Amino acid sequence: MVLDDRKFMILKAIIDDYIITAMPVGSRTISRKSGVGFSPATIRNEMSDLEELGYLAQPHTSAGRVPSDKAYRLYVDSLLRSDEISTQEKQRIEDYISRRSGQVEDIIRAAADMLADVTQYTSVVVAPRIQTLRIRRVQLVPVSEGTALMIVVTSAGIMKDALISVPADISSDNLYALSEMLTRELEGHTLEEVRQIFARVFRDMSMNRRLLGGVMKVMEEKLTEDAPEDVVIGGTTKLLNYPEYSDIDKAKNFLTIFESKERLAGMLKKNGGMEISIRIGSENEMEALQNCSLVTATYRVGKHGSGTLGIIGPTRMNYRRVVTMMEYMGQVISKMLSGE
Amino acid sequence: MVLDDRKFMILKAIIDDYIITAMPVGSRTISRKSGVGFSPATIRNEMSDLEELGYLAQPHTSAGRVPSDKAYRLYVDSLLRSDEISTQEKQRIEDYISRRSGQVEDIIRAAADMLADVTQYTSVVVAPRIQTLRIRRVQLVPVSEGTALMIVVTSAGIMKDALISVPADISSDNLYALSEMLTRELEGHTLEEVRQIFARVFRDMSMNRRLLGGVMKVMEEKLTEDAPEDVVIGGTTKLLNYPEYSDIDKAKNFLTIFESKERLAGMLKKNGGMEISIRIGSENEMEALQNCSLVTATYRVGKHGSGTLGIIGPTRMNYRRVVTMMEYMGQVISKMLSGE
DNA sequence: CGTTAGCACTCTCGCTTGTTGAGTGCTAAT
DNA sequence: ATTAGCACTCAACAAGCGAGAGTGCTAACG
Repeated sequence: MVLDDRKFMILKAIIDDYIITAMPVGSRTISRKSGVGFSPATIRNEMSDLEELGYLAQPHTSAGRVPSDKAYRLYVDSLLRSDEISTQEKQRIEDYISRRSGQVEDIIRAAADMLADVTQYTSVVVAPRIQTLRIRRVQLVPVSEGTALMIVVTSAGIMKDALISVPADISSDNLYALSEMLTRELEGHTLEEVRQIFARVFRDMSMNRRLLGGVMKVMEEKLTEDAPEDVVIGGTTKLLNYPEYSDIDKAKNFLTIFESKERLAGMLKKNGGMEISIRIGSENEMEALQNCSLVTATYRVGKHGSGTLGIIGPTRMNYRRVVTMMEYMGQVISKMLSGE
Repeated sequence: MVLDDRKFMILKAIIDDYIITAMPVGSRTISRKSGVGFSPATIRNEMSDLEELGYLAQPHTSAGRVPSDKAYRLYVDSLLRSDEISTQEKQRIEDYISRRSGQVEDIIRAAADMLADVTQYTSVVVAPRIQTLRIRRVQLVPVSEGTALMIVVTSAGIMKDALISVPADISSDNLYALSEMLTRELEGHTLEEVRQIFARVFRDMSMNRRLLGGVMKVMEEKLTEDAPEDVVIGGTTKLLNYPEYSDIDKAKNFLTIFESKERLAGMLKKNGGMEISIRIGSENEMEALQNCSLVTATYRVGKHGSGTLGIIGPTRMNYRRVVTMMEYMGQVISKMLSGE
C-alpha cells in the first residue's frame, strides 16, 4: 500500500507540527498551514484514512491525531535529508573538542557533552573498540611489592592499563627488559595473533610462566570486553525538559537505562556498523526505551578501530538535526582520535 | 533556652515518625505511641510551644506538624548514637568491595554503589587527594612519535597518568633511563619538595630541559587539582523514590547538582577533615540542596592521604543508619586503599 | 496547677457536576 | 471531489460540597 502525494504531504505536516508542539494535531491546524489548500473537512477525511492505515492514532475521540512509530519510520526513510550546519556552530564544536588533551576519555567525554548540548537530547558515546587494533607497545611498571601496572599502547594511540601481580622479588630493570621483549614480540599484531604467539613462543619460558599468564589474561579482559568506563553519557537530565517525561514514573523508568552502562553499550553496538541507524519506539527491544527513539552512528578510528555514538530522545525528536549532528560529530571524533 | 524532658521526648517522637512517613504528624499519632502517657490535648500544648521555639512548623492550619531544620539539628546533635550493623551485612559490603581489582577507581566506584545501596540515598565518593602523599615512582612510556605516557605512582599505590610530549627522536631506552633517574631523585618526596628538587638538581640539564619542564607541569596539574574523574556518584536516581521529589521540577533541580562534579567535590571537601559532618537543609550553601541533608565523612589512606564520602538525602533522612554506614564504609575504604 | 475532655473552627482532599472548547464524523450542498 | 454545516464526544477546568484530620481554646477535673 503506497500513499498518494496528498496523504503523504498531510502526514509530513502532522509530524512536523507534532515534533514541535508535542500536542495532538487537529485538522484545522494543518489546513491553516501555508502550502495546504484544503479545508479542515478534507484533511479530516484523509486523516481518517491515515489512521486506518496505521500511521496515525488518536489519544481519545475528539482529540487530534498523533503520529505512530510507523509514521516516523516512513518519515525518516523517505523524507530525511541532511541539514546544513552553520560554520559558526562547526567552529564551536571543533574548538570545544580540540581543546582537550589527547586522552581518549577526554575526547569521548567532550564529544558526549557537545552532542547533548547541540541536540538537547541525551547522548551516549562508546569509546573505540580495540579488537582489531594492533599492539604497538607493552610496558610493565612496578607499583608496589608484588604488583605492577601493565600498559598496552595500540595503533591509533589508544591505551589500556591494568594492575597485575608479579613475583615480589622482581626488579625494575627486569620488568623493563620483559617489557621490551614483549613489545618486540607482540608489536604490530592483533589480539588474535597475540594469543597464538603466547601459545607458541612463550611456552618454554617456565620461569616467567605465571607472570606471562597474568599478562595474557589481562590483555584478553581489557582488550576484548568493553570496560564500563568506556561508555560516556552526556546530558542525562536533558530529556526531563520534554513534556513526555513530566510524569515522575516515566522519568524514573527512563533514568534506569543509564544505571547499567554495559547494557547500554550492548544496545548501541547493535547497529552493526551502519553509518546511521534509527530505532523508533517499539523497534527498540529494551522496555524502558519503548517511548524513545535511538539514533546511533559509527565512527572510525584509524583503519581498524571503530566506536559508536548515540542519541536518545522522544520518538518525536528532530531527526533531521540529530542525524546531521551525528554525522558531523562522527567525523570530528574520527579526526581527533586518528589524527593524534 | 533548653527544652525540658517531655518536650524533648515529644520532639523526638515526631521526628521519628516523620522520618518514616513523610507526612505531617498529628497530636493523636504521638499520643497513641507506646511510652507516651499523655492525651492528644497535652501533646498539642507542647507542640504549640515547640512551634513557637522554632522546632516545628505547620504546612497549613489544621495539618499536623513537621520538624524544622533546627529540630533535625538538635536531633543529630543530641540523640545520635551509632547503630549496630549485622555481621551478615558487614560481610556483604566487604565482599562486594574486595572483589575488585586493586585500582583506586574501581574501589571508589564499588564503595559509592554499595553506599547508595545500603542507605537507599544518593552517594558521592571523592578519591583520596594526593597532595601530601609521597612519590614512589615515575615512569615514561612511549606512546607514539613525540608523545609519551607519564605515570606517577605514589605511596598508598595511587596512580596518576597523563600524556606529555617528548622529543620525537628519543628512544625507548632513553625514556627508561630518564624514568629511572627521575624515580631515583624524586622517590620519597612530596610535591612541595619535588618543586624544589626540580629547581635545584635539574637546572643545568639543558638538554632535556623542555621535557623535564613538561614533566613538572603535568605533575603540578595532576597532583594538585582534583580531576573530575575522581568523584564518583552512586544511586543518582535513588532519591526519586521519595515523595519529596515526586514533583518533576524539584527532581530536575536536584539532578543538576550532579552535572558539575567539580562543584560537588568542592562542597564535600568543606567538611574540614571532620570525622562526620552533617549539614541539614538550609545549612547548605548550594541552592539546590536547600531541601536536602548532606552527610560527609573523611577516610584516611596511609598516613597522609585522605578522601571524602558523602550521602545526599531528604532532610528527614535516617541519620542514624546513614552515619553508622558511613563510619563503617570509611573504615573499609581505608583498609582497602591502605592495605594494598 | 498540670492534665484532659469537649467543641467549634479551619483547611485539605476527593467527589460530583456543569461548562467550555477543541476536534471529530457524517450528511448534504456545491 | 470538495467543503460547509451540524450534532456529538470528550478532556480539562472550575465550582461546590461533604468528610476527615487536626488544631486552639475553654472549662472541668484530680
